[in-house]
Amino acid sequence: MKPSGRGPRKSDDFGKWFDYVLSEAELLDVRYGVKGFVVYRPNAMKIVARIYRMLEGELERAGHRQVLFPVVIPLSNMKKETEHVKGFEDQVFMIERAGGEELQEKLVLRPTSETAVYPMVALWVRSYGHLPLKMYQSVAVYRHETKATRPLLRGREFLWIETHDVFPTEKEAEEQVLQDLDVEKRVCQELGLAFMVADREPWDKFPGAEYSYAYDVPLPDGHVIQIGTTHYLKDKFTKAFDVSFLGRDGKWETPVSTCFGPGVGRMLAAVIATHGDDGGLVLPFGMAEHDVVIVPIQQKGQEESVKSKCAELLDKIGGAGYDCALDDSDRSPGSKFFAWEVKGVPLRVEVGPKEVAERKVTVFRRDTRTRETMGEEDLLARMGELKGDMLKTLARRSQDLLREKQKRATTRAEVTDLAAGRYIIKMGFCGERGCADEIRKATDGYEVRGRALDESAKPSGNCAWCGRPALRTVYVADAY
RNA sequence: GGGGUCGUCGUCCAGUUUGGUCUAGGAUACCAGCCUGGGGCGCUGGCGAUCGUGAGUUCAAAUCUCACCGACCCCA
Repeated sequence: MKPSGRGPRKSDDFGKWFDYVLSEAELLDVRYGVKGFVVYRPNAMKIVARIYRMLEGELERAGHRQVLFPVVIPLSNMKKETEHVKGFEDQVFMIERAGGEELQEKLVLRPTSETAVYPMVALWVRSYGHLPLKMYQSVAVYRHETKATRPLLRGREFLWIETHDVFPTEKEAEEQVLQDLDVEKRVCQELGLAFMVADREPWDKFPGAEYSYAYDVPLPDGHVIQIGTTHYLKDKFTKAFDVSFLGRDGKWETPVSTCFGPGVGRMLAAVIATHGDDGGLVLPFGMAEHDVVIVPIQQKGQEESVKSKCAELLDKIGGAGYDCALDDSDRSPGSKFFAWEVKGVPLRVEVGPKEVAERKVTVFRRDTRTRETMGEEDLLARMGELKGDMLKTLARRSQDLLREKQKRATTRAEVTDLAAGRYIIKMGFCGERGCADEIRKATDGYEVRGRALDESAKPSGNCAWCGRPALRTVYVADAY
């Protein structure tokens, strides 16, 4: 086996590698011509649809129901929650004209849907019997990003799910926040992705939120990518939009709410970036263009026997429930190997005269790029094992990456050293925004991502940067 | 918001400085045929660009001027 790929190497230039994979695996086309907007091709949509199904399934099981709100929000709605509108006012797309005339009521393309949802919630919720109200929608949202846009990582249109949950009590709402985290965890497990959870710093919260949890996946180049957030909104939005309900005791109360926004495009990016290698995409079963591709190795005079063996295997593997394809195009076997590998197809079955003669098959697995030969009768059983094995391998690698990338710092010098080495830093933090700003300037963009949820709430030491007593242990990383 | 760079076949790039050789060249991709076939093989032929858009200067514009559009980079 030759190590391969003639594109950029993942370890040398991650950015180039990422763009190369997006185009070579036919995931995205970036030539649409509008900054921040891309075309998702079938190979990307297969993964996107899968991620959507997994998330939707988990949310349904957790008691959510699907809704669809309009993409336009009246500007006056937006303005009802002032903190919120301030957070988004510079980055909304606005429709000011329609039908050849200036609109009386300007319409905003949703940057997120709280201000679309809550006016309706106010109509729907009248009594405690209407609560909890748990909804989600699977949609695209629009934000006019001013920072450099990158395909999948930062776009002006991006795909996500947003939940909007309303509860009678704070306790239930805060439990929901943890349940959301659980949903993200389970889906990421299926995707083989490890992530860390940060309780965002006060100045970094979702506009209007009481507190926000962010889920960050580490990438091989040392950056982190935020794949989702959950926000405890307390009564900010329910109050602003006059939502109230009659309690059992006959008194009007204001409910509290949460929202959860797993970023589907970002999760796709994380899958690509985490699992991929120099040969392109590496995907678990169920996400690539096919699960298995059969590649015939022809030799003069033996075409027929190889051909019929391939057809037989196609039937057998397809019949066992795998998405199996036979690549009988007349390209050379080598070029087929590369083409299917770059697309991340988990298994390849190679069938040549040798296999036919010995009644064996050669199976190549994408995650380790190794081959094994087995008797035909063992094929299906072995494939079943490989399916689980390969996901485990990917998950372990992601887990290892998360561990390797995290280092602890206790002094200013350690912080700058670790940042220079592209590590994710864990450190005691004083909680001052000015301190975080200094760190960003001194480290070329490292951000305090928030309190590390896997650490005890009260650290004993001092802020690694300024030496004042630390209020919490935080993650510091460079985020896409 | 401020500064800069750049727009040429699907993609990447040459040509622009010094206008005429450009009927715009190459590589790659794509299509057809042959050959091959256990890791992107080879050969032959083919398709493919109103040179971002518009206006101007000129006998003559990919090349010079202006405006616009778009993309990219840096700084706040």
